[in-house]
Amino acid sequence: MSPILHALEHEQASFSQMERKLAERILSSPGEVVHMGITELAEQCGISPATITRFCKVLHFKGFPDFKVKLAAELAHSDASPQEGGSSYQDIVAGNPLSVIVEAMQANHLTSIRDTTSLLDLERLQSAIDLLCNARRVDLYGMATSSIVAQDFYQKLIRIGVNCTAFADSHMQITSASSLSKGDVAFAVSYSGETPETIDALACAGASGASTISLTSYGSSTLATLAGIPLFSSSLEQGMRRGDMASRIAQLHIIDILFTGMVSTRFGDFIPKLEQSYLNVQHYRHKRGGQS
Amino acid sequence: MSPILHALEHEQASFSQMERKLAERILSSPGEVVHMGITELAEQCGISPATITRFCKVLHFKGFPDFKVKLAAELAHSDASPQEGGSSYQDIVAGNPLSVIVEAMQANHLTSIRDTTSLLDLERLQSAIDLLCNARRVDLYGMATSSIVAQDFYQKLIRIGVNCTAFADSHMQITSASSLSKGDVAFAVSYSGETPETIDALACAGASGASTISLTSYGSSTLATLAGIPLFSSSLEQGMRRGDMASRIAQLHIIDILFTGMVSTRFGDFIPKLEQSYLNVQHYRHKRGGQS
DNA sequence: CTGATTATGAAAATAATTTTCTCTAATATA
DNA sequence: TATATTAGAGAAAATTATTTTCATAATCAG
Repeated sequence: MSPILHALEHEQASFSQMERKLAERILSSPGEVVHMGITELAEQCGISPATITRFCKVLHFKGFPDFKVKLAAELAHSDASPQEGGSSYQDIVAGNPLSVIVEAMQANHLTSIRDTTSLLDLERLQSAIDLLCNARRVDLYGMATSSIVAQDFYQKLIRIGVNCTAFADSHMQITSASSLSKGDVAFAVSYSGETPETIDALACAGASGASTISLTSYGSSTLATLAGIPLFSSSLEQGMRRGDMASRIAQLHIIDILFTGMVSTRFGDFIPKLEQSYLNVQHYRHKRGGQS
Repeated sequence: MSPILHALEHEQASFSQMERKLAERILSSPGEVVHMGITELAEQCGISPATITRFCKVLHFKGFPDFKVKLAAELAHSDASPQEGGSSYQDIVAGNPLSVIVEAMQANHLTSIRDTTSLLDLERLQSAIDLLCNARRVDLYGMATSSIVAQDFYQKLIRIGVNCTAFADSHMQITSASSLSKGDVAFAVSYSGETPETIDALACAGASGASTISLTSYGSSTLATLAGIPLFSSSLEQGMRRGDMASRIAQLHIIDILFTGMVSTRFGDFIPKLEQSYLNVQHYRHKRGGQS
């Protein structure tokens, strides 16, 4: 914890009553205090602005604004590395003030990315990259939330000229899976690893001779068991209420790594295509006269 | 480097002469500026305080003090993460070993989420949440990469019974935008803030009487200027080669905060719907006999 | 060259902060 | 017990900082 907050907490003994009220308010959500005026803060604590100024001076700041700036800096430091408690997924409940939600969300997402990274098996990842780089055709499967992840990958892959498709329609998934063969890759995304439609599609693709990759939350699941190369994101959320928010971020994180790995592996082939696709979009835009 | 400093450096083209003097002074030693008053800074730059206030507004801060607090937070970030791969955003080049890519990607995504969080303006965010909670209808606009973000929000909103649509087709966007009216909300996502189709759609929605919200990378952009409530993600990537990876993560981070904020605001209404949607999907699955 | 637009600073208005002064209540002392 | 003393608090005045308004100068398009 930052020195300022630490001091507020541990030097309460030397504070007066009003000062204690103030210290508690600041500790309860320092992130808000940083954006408040002295009057607003005074009202919330039921004390006078004068007391706040005096308190800041006692703490050796030049005044209240100086205190705010220093506190802001320290807050940024402290949440830059929430080492306390390692994986700390916060639950979000009714009527939480926005500042709490923001902090919790940040903590969840940061933890999720860190955990996912530490779960990675580089060799396996490399095999997946190699398969994808050399695939004749790539099929991406995913339902609901996971279809977002699949589509994201799709958008990246087509930019580097990989022949691929992303289906959200389960019939289309099966149809496409049946037509795959050796040298093709099927890539299935599912948070739980138990989505029946996605399982079916990957099973079908495997039966047709394609290589199979899964991306699920960590743990044993039908989909991961089925896949030739199972990849995992971190899994600590409870699912339902949270809408799988952190897991989706973590899965996209893996997609980014896969994609970047592919580009890095075949730099010469892929980068020109990537640039060309960018330039073409720009060019098209310049040509546009007005609306439409 | 922090998004704010980055913007100051790279958007010099759009600044006026006086603004440029100011930007240079800030860049030359941001750590000092953070502890100055507006008058002092004005003198040092040889410009008037009024110009500084105006400049802060252009950059979407509430005023000079707000700018100082946000800048202080970001400065703290930048020298807070020395271990995680040096200066924040890493470029990814040919033939990097996978381990380097993984580390760089993690550093990028972590930095992106942190920076985005520290740029947030809670009041503005709350206004956006209030608008969305009470909207009669919500339109989501976004092209290409940004359509992923829009669709993600769409999937969340329909789960809590919000009447909304996400269009990727630009004609449909305009068509829908024209039919909006007071009490409706248009929400536009664009990494650059300069996507013509998205700008047109939001402008049209605004003209029709709808409230408008934008989600772009930090910096002044047409879309952000146009929007009633501009929201920002951190922006440090160079775009083209990287495929806007970190920015997309940051934007989803904001979507998660918005959504969670909505649920928290109207817990009683929304949670039952969220649970019902989950249970219905489960129920449907149990009924399934075999495959597709 | 003219009119319109934009950029800028001076100064007025407003808001925020700090200081001063006063009052209160607690403690010590006769 | 009564009174002096003092630290803590707030009200209000003073100061300072910021923002807005308005007038002017510079720039640009026609």
